[in-house]
Formats: sequence, structure tokens, C-alpha cells
Amino acid sequence: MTGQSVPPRILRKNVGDLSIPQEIAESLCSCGGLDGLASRLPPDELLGQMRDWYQACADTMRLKILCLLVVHPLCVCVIKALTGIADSKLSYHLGILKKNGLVGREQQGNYIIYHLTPAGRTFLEQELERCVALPGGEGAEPG
Amino acid sequence: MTGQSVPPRILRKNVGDLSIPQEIAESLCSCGGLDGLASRLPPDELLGQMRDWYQACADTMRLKILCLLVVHPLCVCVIKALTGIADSKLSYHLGILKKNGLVGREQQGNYIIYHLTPAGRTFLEQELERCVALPGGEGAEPG
DNA sequence: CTGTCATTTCAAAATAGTATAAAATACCGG
DNA sequence: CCGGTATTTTATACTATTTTGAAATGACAG
Repeated sequence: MTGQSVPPRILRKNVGDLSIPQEIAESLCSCGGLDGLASRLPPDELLGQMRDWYQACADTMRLKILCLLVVHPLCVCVIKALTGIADSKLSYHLGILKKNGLVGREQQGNYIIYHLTPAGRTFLEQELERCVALPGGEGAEPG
Repeated sequence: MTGQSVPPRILRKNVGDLSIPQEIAESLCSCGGLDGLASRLPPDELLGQMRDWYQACADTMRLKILCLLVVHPLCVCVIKALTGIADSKLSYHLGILKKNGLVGREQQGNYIIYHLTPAGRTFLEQELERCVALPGGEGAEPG
């Protein structure tokens, strides 16, 4: 009973013109201070590319389409049958995936056959692997 | 020179109530037909989780924040200093990252210190690794 | 040619995400 | 209690994305 309820004192330290908790300041110093941290940020170009990619995947319809195409190329009508998405909506989403370089297409007569690009395939296979391994992703084993 | 300009005939085949190019139909059969393909789709729950994750990353500000936090936990004022984002905007983006389980926070006195969750860290480290390996991502070698 | 099928395009309406500033909260030092 | 700092909340305007249905395109069969 020596005053247990006194909260721990938060020490501060100045870094540049900032007054921040000492704990943060110290770990900050160990990697080059503010400038060192700032220099770890990816260049804007890469950030933009990452953003576009994630945005393209940030939709369950598009994810479904990608998951189907990872098995093999498909024409629009099959994707439509499998997903139940209406024509023009499907076309819109395929357009987005194409614009972002995840899928490509090839015309065969009256049909248009979509396929994953190499980059799209690499991306998707890695993502699926990770997602399934994650907590919440098919954790329960059969049997 | 025996009529080279005749386009190749697209044969069709019926699968379920769909008439599709034979080529597609065949590869479709090799993996269980329409039903087999449909069964490969991740459950809605996982699709939703993936969507939320990608969406959280689909913004360059949030990507920057994540890239900073991957080094070590930081209080809001340091993130603000490093990114130049205004207070309430920063709070908004941090809220999105938190809502989607990529970051957590801990209060220390007047300061709030954000850190990557384990899941967020796994995600981000793998993403950064992939992005850097990508064409366009720091591909050019020095010298 | 003509009709039909697969797919895309277009424009308007609906929805979702983001920015901004003012006000609110919460903690600290005195 | 008070003033100051760090951060969040709220309300609102703004921008981007998505949906929808009708119309257009382009290939094919007859």
C-alpha cells in the first residue's frame, strides 16, 4: 500500500520540434530518427501501383471472378452462369480487372475469353494461400 | 495458299444449359464442370474478409501509415509529422485500419500509440516483399 | 441480308468513400 | 479548477465507385 494507484509517469523527449513519449523517441533513434523512418516509405509510384491493385481486389464480385480464372480461362457467359452477375455489371467488373492488369482477354469468334495475366496469377495465388492460412480462413480441419 | 484467310471455326458444346466454346468446355470438364468450379469459390465469409482487407489497403495514405508502423509502433503525432496528414483526416484513416484489424492502439497518458496487429504485420510484410519483387518495384539495379 | 447471340458501352441514379473544419473528449501539469 | 496538448467525433460537402437498364457492336448461322 505505497500508493499503488499512481499511474506510471509518461516521460517525454524532444525529437525535431516534436515532444513525444520517451519510449517512442528511443526506438525512433535506433532507425535513423524521423528522417530514417521517412526514407523507408515506398516511392509514390509504387504506392500508387499498390493502391490500384488492392482497389481492384476490394470487391467480392471481382474476387470471385479472379478465383474462377485462377483455375483456367473462361468466357464471359460461363463466369456469368457461375456468379449470377448481370451482363453489364459483369462487363464493368471485368473492365476494372483488365484496366489494372490482373486479367487479359482473347476473342474467339462470338466469345471473349478472359484469363489471368502472369502478374495477376502470381498475385492471386499468393493471396489465396495467405488468406486460407489466416485465422478465420478455413481453420477447421475435416474428419 | 489453300485458303489461309478462312478464320478457324469455333466449335461449340453444351454444358448444362450453356452453349460454350469446345475448348472451354473441355477444360471445364477436367475439373468437375460448372459445379466443380463453383465449389472452388471461397465461402462468402472469407471473401468478405479479403474484401475488407484490400479495401483498407486501397489508399496511399493508409499504405504509408502501415509502412511506418511495420518498423515500430508510433504515436499519432509522429505519424502526422511524417506524413503531413491533418489531424482529423489521420484519425479517420487510422480508424479504418483499426476497424479492419490491421492495427491496434494503446493509450499512454496523453498519447495514443498505434501498432500493427499480428495479422496486419503478416499481411503487410508479405505484401511489401511481393511488391518490391514486382516489375516496376525497385527493379532497376544500381551501377 | 437478316435474325440472334455474346458482350460491351453509355448515361442516369444510387451508394460508398474521403476531405474539411468546428466541436468534443481526455489527459496532463500546475 | 484551469489552460494546454493530443486525439477523436460529428456534421457536411465533395468525389469516386457501383448499379441499372437500354441501346450499340460485332460475330455467326441460315
